[in-house]
Amino acid sequence: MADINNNPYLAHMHNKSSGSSNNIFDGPNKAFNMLVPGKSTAEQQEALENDVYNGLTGQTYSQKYKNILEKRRDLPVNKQRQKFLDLIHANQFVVLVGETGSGKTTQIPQYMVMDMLPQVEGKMIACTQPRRVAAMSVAQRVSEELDVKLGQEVGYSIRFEDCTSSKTVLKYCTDGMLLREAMSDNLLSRYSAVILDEAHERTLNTDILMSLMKNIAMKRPDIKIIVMSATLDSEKFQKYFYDAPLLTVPGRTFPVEVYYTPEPESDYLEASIKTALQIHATEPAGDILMFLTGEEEIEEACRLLRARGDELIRRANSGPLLVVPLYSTLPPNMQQKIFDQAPEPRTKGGSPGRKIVVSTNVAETSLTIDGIVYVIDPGFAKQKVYNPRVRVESLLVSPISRAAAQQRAGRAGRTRPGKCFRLYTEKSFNNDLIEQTYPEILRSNLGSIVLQLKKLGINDLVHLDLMDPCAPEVLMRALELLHYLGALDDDANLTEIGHAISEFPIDPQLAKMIIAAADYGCTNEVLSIAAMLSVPNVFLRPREAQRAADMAKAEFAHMDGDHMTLLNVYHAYKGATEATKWCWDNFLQYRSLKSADSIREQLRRVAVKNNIPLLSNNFTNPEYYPKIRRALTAGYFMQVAHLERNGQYLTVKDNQIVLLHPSSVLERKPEWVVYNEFVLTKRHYIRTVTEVKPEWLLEIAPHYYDLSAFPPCEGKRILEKIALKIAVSREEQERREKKDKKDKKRKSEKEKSEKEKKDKKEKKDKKEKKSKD
DNA sequence: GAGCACTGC
Repeated sequence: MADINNNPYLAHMHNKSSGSSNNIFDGPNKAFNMLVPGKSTAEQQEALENDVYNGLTGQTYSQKYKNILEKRRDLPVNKQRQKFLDLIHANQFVVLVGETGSGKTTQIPQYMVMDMLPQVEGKMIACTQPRRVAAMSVAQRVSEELDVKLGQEVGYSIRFEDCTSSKTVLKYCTDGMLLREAMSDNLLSRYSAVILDEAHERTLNTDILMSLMKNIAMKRPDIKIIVMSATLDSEKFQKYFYDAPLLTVPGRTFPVEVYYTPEPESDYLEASIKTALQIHATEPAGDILMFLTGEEEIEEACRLLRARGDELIRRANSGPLLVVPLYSTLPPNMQQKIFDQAPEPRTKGGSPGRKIVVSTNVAETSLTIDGIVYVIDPGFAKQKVYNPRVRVESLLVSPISRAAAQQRAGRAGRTRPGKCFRLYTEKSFNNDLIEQTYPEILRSNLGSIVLQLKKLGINDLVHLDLMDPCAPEVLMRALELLHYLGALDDDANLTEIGHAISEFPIDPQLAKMIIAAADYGCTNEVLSIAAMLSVPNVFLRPREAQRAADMAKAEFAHMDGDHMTLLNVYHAYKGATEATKWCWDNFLQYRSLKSADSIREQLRRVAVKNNIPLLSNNFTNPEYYPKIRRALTAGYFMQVAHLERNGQYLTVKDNQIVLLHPSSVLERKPEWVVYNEFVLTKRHYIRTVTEVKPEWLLEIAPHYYDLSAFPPCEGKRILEKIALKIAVSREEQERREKKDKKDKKRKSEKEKSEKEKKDKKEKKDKKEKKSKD
């Protein structure tokens, strides 16, 4: 008997009966009929692409499609299509390494669509990206390659925007988005294959997804998983995925010559500037990209480069310079300047002009600048580090890894052969730099992630199968936090509140604050505050107008503290008619406020979905602000500082000496404050601070403020006094209540007996009257 | 009296 599963020519017989609304076999396309899900060959796939009709839509292919197809056939990855298909047919996991220009991100997902025919079963192929822009732009590109409308057969899904439809068979999404989806669909049952792209970046979400995919694969033998990476660190990935086979695809870049300094540089900023000017004076035309660590450093370097560039023009008749800064908080119109052309020579046939882009790490992965030929790499970057002992994430300038250095160098070879100048010795590169940047999961606070894992049904966190297991202390800290917030019970199981908190795409403390706000009737206001705390700083303070900026901010200041000040700003922003101009006039970051507004909308929807009522107290109610501050306390009772008699703030329980951040509107130094952020620089600051009442702490978080487990300090003694007072007054109240009850009882008894007497008397009177009659 | 690498739900 013929096995129809193995006969590609009979495939339509069993597929026809699937009854799917996306049945591709009904169209005029015949080539699709040759395919059996999971058994296609490169030849069959190419025949499909060469057909007159589009197998996905039934329409005839456009001329544009045919032009693009020609280019697609030239991509390095296309030469390995059969090899790829053989591997994925024989394995559940495949690791694919492909350098820039290999075509893996656009082609592999298409090969998977043609191979697995997910539409037959109403399923999809997902391809994840660490960044939103990438997901959007790749989906756009692939929709053109497949000659379909973006959002139909090919779509993308990112926060705030779901550009997919019921027809979608190929979906590009951010890794965070797929993780969220897994929270409600633990087996990712809507997908027949998942492709994890840019896995080498090892973002927090990619790491969790990789672990999750291993878990899902065990329960779903039908799902295929492809892990794509740009580095040669492939063995680690292979080993992690049960010795998965490896496919290597060459890239298309130009060679980059690397130069080292003979001696270590003591001042990398000065060395960078000197190197840039030397390139300008001696090397042929071509733009320069310089990597520095932060905004201030970049602006300083730009000033110096411009000044010395002018001097060079005067003294040595060199070409004109265009110096452009680049960092993420730079306004978009300023960021656009990196795409400007290098200036023309000042005189015809004179020395050529040159563009110098001075950038942070954004230019390492997120942004690509064409025309860069020279890269200057001092070897440093600001990197996030997490200290679980003090529960603080902070940014530290630290040496980059060898992989990052290679990535930086590669930026010089995108359009033609280039040069990279490393401002450290070759010996230092080989001996001092670490191989790979530590994955984010080892450098982060895991509060939110642990909660998500619980929601994903992963309970045994200690034995969680991560590519790089995180430190037990970090896990402990996360569990502790979630337990105090009431998200986990004593057995570390998700509570009802925990379920609700996990639905919010924000820090657990913020989510708890929103949920608690319902008890105080102020969810509307707290939603706004939570949104404002989830965006980059809204207050601008340009160097040339600091005084004016401070005055503008003072207009919004609220005496209770910075959280209420943020609420004032948000309300004023919503009331402003010309938002962009209004922001500019008030020294506010329009981008941040706009983003706060969309986040608020998202949070509001999650609140509604979780039956959290949207409430506001009457503004004239004297408790309007105190109630909001109580809700704040319900989320942030673990971040409280007390002003000691010596004028210093001490964080509660940790006993760290901290200072109010100079940006705070609270100049009067209230005795008890909650803070949003612990900033670790030369000194320890607490930023975004609001006054609270000590009795609220005892009332709202008695489990955390269990004074018997407190380290001794002034704050403890004061809390003890208050606790005593509360206990005494509670006792008094109880006594009073008891007395009242007794009195009432006595009174009612008295009334009862009097009434009885009266009744008796009346009866008697009636009787007497009757007898008289 | 100071700072803000970069993503992401």
